[in-house]
Amino acid sequence: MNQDRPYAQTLTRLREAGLRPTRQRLALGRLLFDGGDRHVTAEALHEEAQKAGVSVSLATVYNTLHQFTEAHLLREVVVDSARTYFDTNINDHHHFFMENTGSLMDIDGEKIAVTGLPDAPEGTGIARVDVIVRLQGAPLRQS
Amino acid sequence: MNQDRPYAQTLTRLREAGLRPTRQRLALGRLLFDGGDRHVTAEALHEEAQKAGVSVSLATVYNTLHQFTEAHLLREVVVDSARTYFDTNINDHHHFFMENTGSLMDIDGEKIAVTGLPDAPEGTGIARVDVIVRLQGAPLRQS
DNA sequence: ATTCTTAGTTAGAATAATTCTAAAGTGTTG
DNA sequence: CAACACTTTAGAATTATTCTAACTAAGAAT
Repeated sequence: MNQDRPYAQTLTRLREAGLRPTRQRLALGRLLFDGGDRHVTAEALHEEAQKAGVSVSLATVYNTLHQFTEAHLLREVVVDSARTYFDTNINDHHHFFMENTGSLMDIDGEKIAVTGLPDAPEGTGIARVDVIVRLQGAPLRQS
Repeated sequence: MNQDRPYAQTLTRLREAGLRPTRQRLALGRLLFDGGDRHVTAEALHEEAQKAGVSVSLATVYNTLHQFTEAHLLREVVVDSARTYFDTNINDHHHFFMENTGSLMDIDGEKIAVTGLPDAPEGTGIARVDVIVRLQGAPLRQS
């Protein structure tokens, strides 16, 4: 879906989001969106950028992740009170969370159904329903 | 279910959990377990204790909340990456989360059904399934 | 009851993730 | 290419939480 045209994809996304395509944003966008779905923390993405030879400050990584989230290019996943994860999969889906390794795996939203939800309290509306399946035990490997 | 015998309830719970019934733990236990189900943060419980004239350090509040959680007298709820909530309701249930006010409301676990969950990855087991319904808009009032 | 032992409490320092600030840099527009 | 608004950045600041090391209190033993 987005393996061809390395930069063009990200560039277009940024334009559409009204974000200037700066060196930093393009590089982070590439790391995030090239290849399959990913779950990253700011710290991890920062390291990854460094290793890829892209010089970006941690503050910029945070800024960018939040801007991308506002622009709906990313989604924030709250599973761990210690760190914040950002997910490149913005489709309807849920998560497995490996409590021991701190890693996430997507669960297709089509597969899961949540039934019996009460109505949202008066004056409020449902913004999103998150299902988190917390796992224990030694897993294999994944993003 | 636990409105009578102010201290006895908590005292018994502590004993069963192998925790010495200290002044601090009794007081916090009373604040937590007398009355209906509650959702508290360490900071909030600390303030509440102060106001109730109980002198407890914030460190002790943290310690106690974690010990109670280990003893299954409380449950930790992860909904917000900024703060950690503890829930006095340890039955099977889920949550509405008011994003604007940061407050939680229980959803009875009997009402909700999550179907279509894939098997847990090899070598792992499901520890828990959390459903969080994120709400937007001005709510009324609740714990 | 008094002493001993061990668990519990505490103030304050330490940590860690994240945000802020103010200054310097860079896209974009005319 | 000049002007300006938007970005980036280093480093300080903030915030929730944990740690440390000394003090205190509970329960057991005497």
